[in-house]
Amino acid sequence: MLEGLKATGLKRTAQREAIVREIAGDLTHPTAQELYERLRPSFPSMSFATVYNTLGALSAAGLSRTLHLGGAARFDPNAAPHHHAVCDVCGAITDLPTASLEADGAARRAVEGAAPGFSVREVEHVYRGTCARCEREATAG
Amino acid sequence: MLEGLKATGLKRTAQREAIVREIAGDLTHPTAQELYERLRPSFPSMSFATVYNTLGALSAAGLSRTLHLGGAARFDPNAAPHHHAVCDVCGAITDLPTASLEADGAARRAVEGAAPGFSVREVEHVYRGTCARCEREATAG
DNA sequence: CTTGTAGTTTAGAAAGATTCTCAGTAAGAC
DNA sequence: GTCTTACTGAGAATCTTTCTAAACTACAAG
Repeated sequence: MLEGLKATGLKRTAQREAIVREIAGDLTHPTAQELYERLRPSFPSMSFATVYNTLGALSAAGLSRTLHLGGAARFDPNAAPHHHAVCDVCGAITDLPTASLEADGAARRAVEGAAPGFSVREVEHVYRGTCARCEREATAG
Repeated sequence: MLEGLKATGLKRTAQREAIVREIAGDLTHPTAQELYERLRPSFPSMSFATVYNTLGALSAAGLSRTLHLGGAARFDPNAAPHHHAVCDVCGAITDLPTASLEADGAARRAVEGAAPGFSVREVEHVYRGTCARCEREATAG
């Protein structure tokens, strides 16, 4: 991820290294607030703006993604195409592999039918519902 | 939509009638701000909280939907399952029919594979890219 | 190594979106 | 018509995100 930053002409700073280290491999899709608080102990002088700037730069460079699921934005270090399941109860966000090729083809045909000439850059699927654990607790309790 | 409100035990007020009249059939997916400004001339005393309350009540009753696409929330009077194409350039949001049954089945299998036991309540697809008009202008200009 | 420059960081202000509080008001039931 | 309960209005409060201006520093060039 850091190498990618360099490749796009961005400077490698200590703050960026810390942010990248913090989100790389993090599957919890943290908010800017959460990252800021995690980084504060080792980087007490870091500004909120730096967190946003860095995450914005990473997204713009295609090295991470920004998710808008309601409430605060969430950051996803996985730049490869994939989708998300969001639990209504506990808020957990689970990564999903992309749908099959057939599904993708069907989706693109749907776009072409309703919005002719629309050029798709990114496809984002969100499945909202109840995760297995919350479902079990709701049934039990 | 108003009848639906009644059916869920919510009161029918003049403000709600005005808001429902304003969004029903509106395909532009307005923000709370936009609705508030449209309603102000005929309803100068209406509060912002009332706009949010009403839209929240409509969503909770399943009579409309709230979209989180980045920036302010947008409101969609179409409660039937459908998806959205968002233009990166002009921001226009186009409704899309739901994908085919096969695509839907493939998507659900993908959820079951990666998040076993997750119970899907709502599926939301967002296609980001460039709409036909902006694509044309980018090529020409 | 020294220097120049352009991109970064910081702190705080500012802007924007949404929710909350609470007193006053009105819908709908009886 | 009265009563209860839910709704509305106004503004404050909260939360998220962006902006500003000055100080700083990574990196390339000399």
